[in-house]
Amino acid sequence: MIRILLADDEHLIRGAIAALLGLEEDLEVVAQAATGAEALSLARALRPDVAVLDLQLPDLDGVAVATTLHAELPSCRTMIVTSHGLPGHLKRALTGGVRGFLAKTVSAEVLATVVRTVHAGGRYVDPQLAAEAISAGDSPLTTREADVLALAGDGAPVEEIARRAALSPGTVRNYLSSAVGKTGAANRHEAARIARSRGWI
Amino acid sequence: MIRILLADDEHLIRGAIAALLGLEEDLEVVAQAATGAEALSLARALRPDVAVLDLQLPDLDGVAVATTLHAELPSCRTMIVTSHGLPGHLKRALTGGVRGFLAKTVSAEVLATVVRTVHAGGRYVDPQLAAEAISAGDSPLTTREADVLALAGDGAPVEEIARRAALSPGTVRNYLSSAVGKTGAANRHEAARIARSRGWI
DNA sequence: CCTGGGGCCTGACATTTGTCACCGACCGGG
DNA sequence: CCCGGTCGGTGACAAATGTCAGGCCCCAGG
Repeated sequence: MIRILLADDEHLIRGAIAALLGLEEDLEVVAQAATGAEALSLARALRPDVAVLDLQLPDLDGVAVATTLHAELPSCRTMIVTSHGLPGHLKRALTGGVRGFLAKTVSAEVLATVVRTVHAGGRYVDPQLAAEAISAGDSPLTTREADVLALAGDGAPVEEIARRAALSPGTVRNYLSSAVGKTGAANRHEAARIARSRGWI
Repeated sequence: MIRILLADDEHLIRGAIAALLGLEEDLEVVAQAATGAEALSLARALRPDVAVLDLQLPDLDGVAVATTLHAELPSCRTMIVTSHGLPGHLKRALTGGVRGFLAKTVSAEVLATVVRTVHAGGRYVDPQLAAEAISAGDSPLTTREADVLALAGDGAPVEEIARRAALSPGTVRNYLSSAVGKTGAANRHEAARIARSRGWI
């Protein structure tokens, strides 16, 4: 019997997936969490075999939870299930020790199969997400460029970005200009959108 | 027995919710659709009692499907289930004849209860979403302002907005300026974010 | 050692933007 | 009929932004 921890902030979804997994002979959902912190404390207490984590959780995100679990409880395999698969997340997840990564568009049978695969020590990555990640490639942005672009993301003026990043306004503009060039965008707002869609920020 | 049509683009979620609803004695999921168009054609063919629609579908959105169903099949009650509840959607949904509106954070029992309520001719709106909708209030934007702001949303320069809206660049700037004032934003990008978060665009 | 690249900054310049005043056309209600 | 509101537009000006050249530190690698 494979003991599963399930984390998802949407009660309906969490309950529904738990019900589906519970139908399988060899799977048992032993805990359900609505937040990242809750998932961690439940995992420490119950030591499940596999943790199935939603990418978006109210506090920590799924990858952060997985990374912590990987360090603290190596015996607990982790996998991520997500609605919106951004290439950057996949990369972060894999380096964080996640063994399974799939979209919520898959069927329940696939989910169950992947749980078994991961439990047995295997890996599984949704082929479509993998393809997107590969085609998106590595981020061409330097650390600072990514920082500044992230701060520019919500439409703040240069002055405020400069204050929040503890930089001079001129420097901020230089980084933004560079980032705009690298993303092929027409302005920083479009650049921020592109970078976000690629998971670079 | 209440016959249900279920529409959600995420296979895993759709299947899971169907399984949960199927556990209820008096509920039966007679059809599942992944797109709005599919939902419409299935509804026409099977004439379900209640249509449970996700707000985000690949083609038409849930509200559009509900509006069409309300006109074509008045006997089929509609309800919306959603992850991201924006006030504007709720308003659009209610004027489109939707009788139930709830977030995916509710439990399965609530969902089942609401299905029964809606089937019996009642209405149900998630209290939290309702509160948000009321506090967000009506859109202060005129039609054109909303149009232009929507086009500005993805960071396009004024020139392009003007072309896409078939307006003069000066007029576009006037509308944007007005919209920025009404939203209390510092620039159009922030204004677009605010308007989107309120469901005004 | 010294050279190159990244981080950080300045200054100058053209372009884009936000803001304001003001104009004309149309439509609906008092 | 006139008034107010929305739509569409022009012109002008100030502010923000994008772009470029260049300068200063620091550190790693040849």
